[in-house]
Amino acid sequence: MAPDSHRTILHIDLNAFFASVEQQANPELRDKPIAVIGGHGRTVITTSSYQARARGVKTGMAVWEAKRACPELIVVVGDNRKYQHTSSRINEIFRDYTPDVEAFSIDESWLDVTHSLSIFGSAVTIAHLIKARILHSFGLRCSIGVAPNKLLAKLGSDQIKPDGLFIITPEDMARILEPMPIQELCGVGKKMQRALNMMSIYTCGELGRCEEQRLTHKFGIIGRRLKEMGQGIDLSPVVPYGLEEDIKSVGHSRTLEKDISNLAEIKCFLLQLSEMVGSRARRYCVSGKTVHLYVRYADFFSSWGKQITLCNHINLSDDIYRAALSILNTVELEQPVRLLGVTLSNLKQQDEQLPLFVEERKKLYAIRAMDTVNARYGRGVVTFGTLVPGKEKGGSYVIPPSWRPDGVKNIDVQ
DNA sequence: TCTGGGGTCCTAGGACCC
DNA sequence: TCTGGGGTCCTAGGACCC
Repeated sequence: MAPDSHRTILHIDLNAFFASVEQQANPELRDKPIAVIGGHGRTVITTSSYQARARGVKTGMAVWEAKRACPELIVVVGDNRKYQHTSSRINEIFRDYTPDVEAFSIDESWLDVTHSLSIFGSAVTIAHLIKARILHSFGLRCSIGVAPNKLLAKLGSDQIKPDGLFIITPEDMARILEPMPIQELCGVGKKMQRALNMMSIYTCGELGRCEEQRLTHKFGIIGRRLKEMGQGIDLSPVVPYGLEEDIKSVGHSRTLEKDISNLAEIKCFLLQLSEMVGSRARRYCVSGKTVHLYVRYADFFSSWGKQITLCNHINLSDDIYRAALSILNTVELEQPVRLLGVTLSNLKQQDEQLPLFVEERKKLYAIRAMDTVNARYGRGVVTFGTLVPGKEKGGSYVIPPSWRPDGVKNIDVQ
């Protein structure tokens, strides 16, 4: 890995992405306070326009809460396929400037432009070209950070929003970091901030000067990394498409429209979640040995999770369902259930070997046919008899963190 | 009038084997 | 008969990111 001073990294953050896409798609929404929400009954604000943010609307708020803060708020149910499509096309623009593009999420990417500087002149030129093209083609604005590594590039793109450009050179790195609050660092959350503040560490300058031993004593192996972050050191490479590490788990959870205590209904949702997990695992060509069940109760605060590790790897929906059910059967539910989650982990790439027995083979062929039909006509067109029609609401195409603008991980878009 | 959903990584303790 | 240590796997829970 080249030393930091030899790399030039861009971090590009599409401002208020989902809300901005909606405002572009519908001119009536432009310059107005709008919020994008999920399609389910108990949803929260996913993203809001800057006009809404100025009125106190924040991501994660309940809809009623946001409307209390901003009565004129226009609420739009999100269309994730639209956002994924837009993001894919924007990432194509990025790749006109370097092949080394890493999508951090649907609206954030890193670009290593080290080897493109001789072609385009400078990182600032590239940043301006990208901004102009995204605005021209999509009407969207973005904030860009330019720095010697990913950590500082992301820090930079957060400094000026919307439509910002912030440059951190190796020379002025120390000056910028000295007064920078530690919570600006990607990786320092609320708890970590509080713990560091308790140690009288408030700024990156103070964090970088702190003795490593003090940090490792308090935070374990993260301690060393924290000191480096305070010093602005980050040697992690930009990992382009196709070279990412294999995914480690596949899961779905769902807050139910109403709290339920009826066991038959709970099992029905469990089967539905198992089918969602199974079909995605099969699309990824992975199978897993460990099934995890998560339950949140009606009071919101109490919850539990239990896992079971099997003798063999599975990815058929009813195998996942049976494992999840075996966990549920060991528990006496204390309250009505608010949320159910099923996750498959301990993954490996799937064998292509066909089962030995005819019945098993027939089952596999049936599952594959079902996956094919669902892939063509939309999830849930063909499903298990116990999944009552109408239970599965449309419009919820998930965007997992492993989402990529192209390639096998670009899932749930048919 | 309530508070989403998708992940990753780390830690700690227990079981088990050599 | 008692004692110790290292390694691996599993489970549960928490912090963090978008």
